[in-house]
Amino acid sequence: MSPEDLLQVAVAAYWHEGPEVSVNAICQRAGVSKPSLYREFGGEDGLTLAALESYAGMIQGQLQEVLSSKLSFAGKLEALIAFTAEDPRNEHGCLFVKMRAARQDLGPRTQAKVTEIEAGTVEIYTRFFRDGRKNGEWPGSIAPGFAAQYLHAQIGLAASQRAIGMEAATVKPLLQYALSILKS
Amino acid sequence: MSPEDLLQVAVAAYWHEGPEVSVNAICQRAGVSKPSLYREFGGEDGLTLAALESYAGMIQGQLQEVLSSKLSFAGKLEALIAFTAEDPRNEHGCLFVKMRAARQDLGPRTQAKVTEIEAGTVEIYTRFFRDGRKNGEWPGSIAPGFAAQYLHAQIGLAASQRAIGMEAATVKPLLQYALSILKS
DNA sequence: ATAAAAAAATACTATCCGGTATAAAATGCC
DNA sequence: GGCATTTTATACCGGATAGTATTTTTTTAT
Repeated sequence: MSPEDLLQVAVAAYWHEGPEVSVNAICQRAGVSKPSLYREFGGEDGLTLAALESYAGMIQGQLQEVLSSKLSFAGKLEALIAFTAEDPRNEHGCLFVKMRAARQDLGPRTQAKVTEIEAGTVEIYTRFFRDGRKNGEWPGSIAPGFAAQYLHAQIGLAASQRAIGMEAATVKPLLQYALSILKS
Repeated sequence: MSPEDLLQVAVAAYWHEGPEVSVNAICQRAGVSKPSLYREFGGEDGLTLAALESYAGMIQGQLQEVLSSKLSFAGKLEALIAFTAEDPRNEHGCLFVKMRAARQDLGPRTQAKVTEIEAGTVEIYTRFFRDGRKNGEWPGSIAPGFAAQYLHAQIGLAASQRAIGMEAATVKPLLQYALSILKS
């Protein structure tokens, strides 16, 4: 099994089960020896870091895709809601949210990456609201930075809810309700 | 150190650091031998269960106190917000929220208690909204059960935010914003 | 084909975990 | 005081953890 496959096994394991999955277990599932993993990633911190970077690249790509689409402001929000609450890929939650919750158990490089990704995501949301305000699509009076923090928190909440087994049919209305306030 | 003190040490440890704190560490901090702990609580599941029950009794007592007070509907909501976001006792988050997030690592009895407490809390919130509707203090059109789920989720979110180090001054406006929708 | 280099598998270290058996100390009882 | 009981402390068990040293296999180069 190639190194890229190993990384994908790690991403799936951390994504579905959280960062407390052992490197032993990941080696076993990937059919890769421990020395190979350590040569490739340096250690547990390197592996969790690589998995987080891979996941974040994927997710932020999808996010940019939605936010730079031709959809209206409200349409983009709705697409975000649908992706978070209904996409089968998010059935077990969000790798980033799980790592952030267990931040103190992570290595220093992975911890730093968590902070960096969080700031980057909020920045993306902030631009979304600034643009919406500029285009007149977002009539709200609250600050774009605050709205971005709120949106980020609510999406993380929905991811946590899916991670603890809440049905998509339960999560989606709650998220829609929480974000409905952003339209007014 | 007496058994009650041991329980309070366990509550504080699980509350501030999460349920992955080892029984070894709790014994050491409490100055109690492992056999004593096992005689008193039977095992890790018994200890986490006792800590969760103690914590839940405390919190649900405070909750009932607020919700059965003479405050108005909006005043009760505001008191709930202030307690969740600002009380220094919640500086490290909420024991229940942490145990719920790590549910799969807990013993069967503690897991069952988590489910039970969740249902009980949502029930308390549901009564709060039903009464508010009946008294004409809550003009909203959404179902009390849905509002209860929403309130429960938002309070848990705020607790998680405090647990990962967010300032009370950041958490409170976000929670106020999320719950402002319940007034309309 | 053979020698050199790289990769991999196995086995190991030291440490921690939850849980317990055993031995030592302290207590109660008469 | 001396015996019995209970509580304590220490040491241990089996298993899992992150990480590594060693040996075996495979590949590569000449």
